[in-house]
Amino acid sequence: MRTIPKNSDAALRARGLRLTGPRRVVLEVLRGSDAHPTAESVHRLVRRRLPRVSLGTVYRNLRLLVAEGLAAEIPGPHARFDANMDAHHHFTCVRCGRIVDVDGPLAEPHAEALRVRIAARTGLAITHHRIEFFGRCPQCRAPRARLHRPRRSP
Amino acid sequence: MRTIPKNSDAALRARGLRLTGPRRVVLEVLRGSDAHPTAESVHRLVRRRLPRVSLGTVYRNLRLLVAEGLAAEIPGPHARFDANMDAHHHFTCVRCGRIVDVDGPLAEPHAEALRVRIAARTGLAITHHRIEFFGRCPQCRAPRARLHRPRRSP
DNA sequence: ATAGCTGCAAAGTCTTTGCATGTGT
DNA sequence: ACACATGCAAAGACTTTGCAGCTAT
Repeated sequence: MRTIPKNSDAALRARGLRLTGPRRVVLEVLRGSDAHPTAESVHRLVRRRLPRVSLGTVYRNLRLLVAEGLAAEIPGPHARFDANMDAHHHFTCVRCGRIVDVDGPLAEPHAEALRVRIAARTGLAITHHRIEFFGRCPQCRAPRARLHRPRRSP
Repeated sequence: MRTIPKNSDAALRARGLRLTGPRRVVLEVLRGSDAHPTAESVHRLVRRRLPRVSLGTVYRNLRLLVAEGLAAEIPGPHARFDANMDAHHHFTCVRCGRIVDVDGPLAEPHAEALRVRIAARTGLAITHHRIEFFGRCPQCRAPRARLHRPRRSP
């Protein structure tokens, strides 16, 4: 679950960004979701509040937020976006496609040891890493899992 | 580095796939490279041997090889392909974009412990995971690194 | 002979961009 | 005011697909 949406206005202003309606709502929508939405999904949600916002503008703002360090992009065939900037990893359900967060601190001890070991053995200068876990989410493991419809865009 | 290209014909025949020129060469090219080439890159290499092969055919065969378990796809904005089916991870140089293999066994002990821990704490049923390391490759860390031209498609 | 492949080109999907208009500061 | 943002639609980049002809078995 996600905490109370912070004041996005301040976050934007603090970076000298203009505070336009579409931009503020894009950030608020992203902050209000922990479903790692696609651009299209963000667009849908933004439009509930500002019906005239275009998909192009959503893309422009998402990219801008990523560039400013206010959001992260989860790479893939369809990019997904994430306003959770705390160190964390992702678990993807191979059945329904849902992505859930895995706390960074939970993984950190092992990940750190792993990094050190790889660096020592290979000579590569590792600055960071990304870990993705795959499997089935609790809902899809449940007995009545057939009722849980697969989906692509949260 | 990669070992001697195995007999691709056998691998294909064993699955009941037809052994066409383009298909065989696509697999051989992939097996002969450890540079995680893009589809376009594979196409370029295939054309050195069979100049009339189309990009569409390369895509079709790459997808088929992936579906048959003879190759893996590295997800991203531009898909990359890999005929190395041994368990392993990838290190991506953030400067030149090169992707180098990190032996699976090297990481396995830590990765396994990590998986167990996450599974225990979250209740997620983890079947597999992917770890990507980022940093600078030896060439890009070298003093004359400016000479190492960034590139996207190996 | 015939199911499966291929080349070609057209169509799809997701994302970016040019431009005239609108809008925060 | 005026630099920056937006809406719209067109263009881009990558990938898939329809179809008629070709080919491995």
